[in-house]
Amino acid sequence: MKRSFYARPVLEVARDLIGCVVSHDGSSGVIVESEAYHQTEPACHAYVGLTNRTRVIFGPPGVAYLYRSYGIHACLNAVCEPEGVGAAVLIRALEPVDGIEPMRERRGVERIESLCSGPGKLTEALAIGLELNGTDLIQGSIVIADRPRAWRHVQVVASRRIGITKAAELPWRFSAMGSRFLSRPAMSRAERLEQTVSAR
DNA sequence: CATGGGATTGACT
DNA sequence: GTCAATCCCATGC
Repeated sequence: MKRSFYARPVLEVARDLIGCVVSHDGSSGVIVESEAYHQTEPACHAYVGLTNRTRVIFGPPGVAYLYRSYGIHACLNAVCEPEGVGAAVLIRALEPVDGIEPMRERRGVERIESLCSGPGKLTEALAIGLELNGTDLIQGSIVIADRPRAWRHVQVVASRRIGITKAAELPWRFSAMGSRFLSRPAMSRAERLEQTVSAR
């Protein structure tokens, strides 16, 4: 992926990353779920402005932003938009492709649908740790490659972001339609029912 | 320097 | 469905 890919509006990048391939340490997977975050909305870490923690998010695009979640998990983001703008895409789920046995060993689970179906799970499966915060996605150890042929025309669904309390209404989560490898379905049963009702 | 709150997960009822 | 684990960081005194 070229750096110009990440220098665009974060919503476009989040959508376009669906179907792309993340690789690290001999394992790889197709991105099936992502979320956009932008300094102008309070769910984004960069909302508080430039601090030691958010320095990377305001930096050049195409760099990894990794943070520790709930004291336990590392979460992987791709920094987007021009330098000086705080925006990033959280990678939330992968469909495992290569190096699946090492993923099973690192995760301690067998079921392939459970290896990378969440932001904390996929970093564990790919051995991506906080020490990679600030490293380059263009020429660093984490690589994100363009969509393989089979994923060229993937259908992408937009829905609400998960696990946040602020700006929760924004439809800034993107998922590959029909994927079995999501952290959660694009629409809950209740939301589907509600949509059916309101469509009448 | 003390405090409070998570962009989560897995175990348990 | 509930809940604890666990630590980093921003904020406020």
